[in-house]
Amino acid sequence: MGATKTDHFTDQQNQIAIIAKALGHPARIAIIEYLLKVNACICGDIVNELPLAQPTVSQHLKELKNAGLIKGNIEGNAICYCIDEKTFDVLKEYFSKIITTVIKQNCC
Amino acid sequence: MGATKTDHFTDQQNQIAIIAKALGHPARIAIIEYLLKVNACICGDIVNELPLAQPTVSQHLKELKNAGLIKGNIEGNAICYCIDEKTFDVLKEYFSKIITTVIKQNCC
DNA sequence: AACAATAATCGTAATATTGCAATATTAATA
DNA sequence: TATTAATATTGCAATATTACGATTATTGTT
Repeated sequence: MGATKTDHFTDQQNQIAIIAKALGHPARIAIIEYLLKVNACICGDIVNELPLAQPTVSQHLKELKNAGLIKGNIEGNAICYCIDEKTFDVLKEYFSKIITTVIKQNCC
Repeated sequence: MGATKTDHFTDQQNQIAIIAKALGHPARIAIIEYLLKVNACICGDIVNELPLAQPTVSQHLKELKNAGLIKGNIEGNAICYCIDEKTFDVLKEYFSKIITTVIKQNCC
């Protein structure tokens, strides 16, 4: 026990869950917001912006990248991270559909 | 170590993370989709729809409720669960803002 | 009141996540 | 080629999550 029963659910359900899970940590939300704030993708100082050690930040970046929420391009000895809006759009569309369906059924 | 450093982030960052985390499990996505499918909130047979035991489902429902994603009304000896679209809307608006900001900055 | 049905809670085992120190890797520069 | 800077990986301790059997409310029905 203890492990998520991934096999029992559909691919789409698992995909949405993976993306949502990646956003389910304040440090990763903070990273996303910082990438937005700098208003460009010439990054490399994310570590200095967060109250976490470098390996921890690196791990969070890895998870955001695995979920497809950010892209990372190598720029010399630094790495340029930026937001991949396609994946955010998947979530946005998914939630939009939920909201309109709920409003239609008009219950409770 | 091990525990999330909640204090170091803003309330909004934590709030978004809590909601996203609650959706970060395929069983909870499946519950949401089932609540949509039945097209009404006279539920109580969610357990039969999922490949999980009753206490496990009950726990997932509790987490969705804590995050504000569903509401639960007592209806006799059953409980009527339904989606709380307000919380979904918070997420949708948050992601919409991210997407438009990224498109504006037009990087990578 | 006894019984059945429904869902929550408790306790616990298995597994996953978080965070960091230490170390490794990679690439620019002196 | 050493040195430096930036990021990744490894290993591990602390904590959280997932899942479920057993049990406990709670409410409706007989």
